[in-house]
Formats: sequence, structure tokens, C-alpha cells
Amino acid sequence: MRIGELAKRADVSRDTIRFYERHGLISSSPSEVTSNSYRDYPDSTLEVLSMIREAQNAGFSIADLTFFLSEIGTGSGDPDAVEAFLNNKIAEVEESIARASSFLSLLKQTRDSLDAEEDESNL
Amino acid sequence: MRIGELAKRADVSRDTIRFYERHGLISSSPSEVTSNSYRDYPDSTLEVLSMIREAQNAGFSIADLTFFLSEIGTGSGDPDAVEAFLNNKIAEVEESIARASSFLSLLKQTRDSLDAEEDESNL
DNA sequence: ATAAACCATGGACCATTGTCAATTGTTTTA
DNA sequence: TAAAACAATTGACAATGGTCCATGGTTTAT
Repeated sequence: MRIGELAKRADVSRDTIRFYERHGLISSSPSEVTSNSYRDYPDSTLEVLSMIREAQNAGFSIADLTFFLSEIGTGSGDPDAVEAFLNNKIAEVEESIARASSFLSLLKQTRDSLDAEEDESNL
Repeated sequence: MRIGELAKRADVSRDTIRFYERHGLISSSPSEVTSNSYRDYPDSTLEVLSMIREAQNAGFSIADLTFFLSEIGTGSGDPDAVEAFLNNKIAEVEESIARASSFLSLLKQTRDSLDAEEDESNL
């Protein structure tokens, strides 16, 4: 599919798609029609884009993703390095989830005590 | 305490502390010694700094934190706006945790299939 | 009392993650 | 077939979250 359709379906901008492609997160092929310079993106790019969002949300940088996706994609590279990378990242993400949960509790507690105050003043 | 000690204890740079203070996340008072321009930070700043880290990890921006901390600190402002802000943020953080957990599964699954490949080739 | 360590201020600078605009070419549609 | 919509490329611009540096003053340690 062409970049415009991909952008619409994945809900990211064309520029973002090009940005990701420049950084090796996704890839495309020249269109079958050789008379233009349009690129063709496989359907699977949709899932990759969705995964990129999840990964970023979990704290992955573009550089992390470049490494992860290229390793996963090609299977080349030092398997031990990939394993070490994954173990590191798994630990980081677990840690991050734990921290976020703790912060979430604080937010809820804050809201609840705010509610209590409200009720207090509405007697 | 003075900025250097705070920086060391909280494990952030002095510049970061000043940056946060400029943005209203923390505050200090002039030192008791009036002959200098040194600032004095209360011990509680340590917890605030630690909370800032948790909040950032959970997706809060500096602007979010500025709002949250000032509201929590002063109790002034529109309580409904604060409540709405909190409800929004709580939903966002919950969503983010769910996504991160899903991504974590992918990472683990990737590691496991990598391990399986390894074992495969080591028969 | 002097050197080393610390502090404040201001502004420049930086990496990351995009976004926008200009130009030029291609496709689709009315 | 002409206008509107879409695409590629290049390079500038922007927001966020800091970091660094120069300068000049203050404190602490020797």
C-alpha cells in the first residue's frame, strides 16, 4: 500500500512514517509501476507501527527499536547480544510497570482524598 | 539543605534541580545566612524529586507535574478541574500500564523463541 | 589566608522525536 | 485534459527535557 493509506490506517503522519523508515524501523519497496518513485508498504507494516507505539509507551527509544526490529527481522547478529538486550529491556519494562503502578496508587489516593474534602464542604 | 547535597542524595544534577524549580516543580527559600544567594531546600524535596521520576516514568510531562504539584501543594484552584485532570491521568496511566504489559509479553515471547532456536542449533 | 569546592545566573547548546514547507513529479478524478 | 490529490526529497523548524559554560560571588578545608 502507499504511504497515504498506511498513514491513514495506522493513524500516524506520512512524515512520521518516513522518519521511521529513515531510522530503519520499517521498510518499503519501490512500487511495481516503475515510472514513479512511490514506495510500497506491506500490510504487515500496520502491525509494526502498532508495535512501535506500544514499545515507545514502554520506554523504548527509536534506537532501541531499530536494534530490536532489525534483529528480530533478520535473525542475524550476535544472539548473545540480542539475548542480553532483551533481558535488560524486560527488566526495565517490569521495573517501569511497577513504578507506574505505584504512581497510579498515588493518583487514586489523591483523587479520593480530594473527593472526601469535597464531601466535607458539602454537608 | 543546599543544592549540592540535594543533588547528590536525589541522584539528579544541580542543573536539573534548577530546571525543575524554574518550572515550578519544587521550591526553595533563601538561606538563613543573608550574606549569600544560596538557596535552601527542605528535606521533603527528596520525596518530591523521587515522585517526579515516578510520574515521568508514567508519562507525565513537566507541564502535567507543574499543574499536579501546584494543585496538590496549595489546594487552590478549581476542584472540578483538578478532579477531571486526575481522572484523565488515571485512565491514561492505566491504559499505559496495560499496553506496557502487553509489550512485555511480546519481549518475553521473543526471548523464549530465541532460546528455543539456540537450543535447536546446539543439539 | 589561600586554594579548592560550592553556589547563582544567564544564555547557549544538545538529543530525541517528530513536523512543516518548498519544490517537483505522478495519479486520480471531474 | 485540467484540477485536485498524492508522493518524494531536502532542509528548516519545533517542543521537550535537560546539560554545559562563563562569570562572579561564597564557604570550607588546609
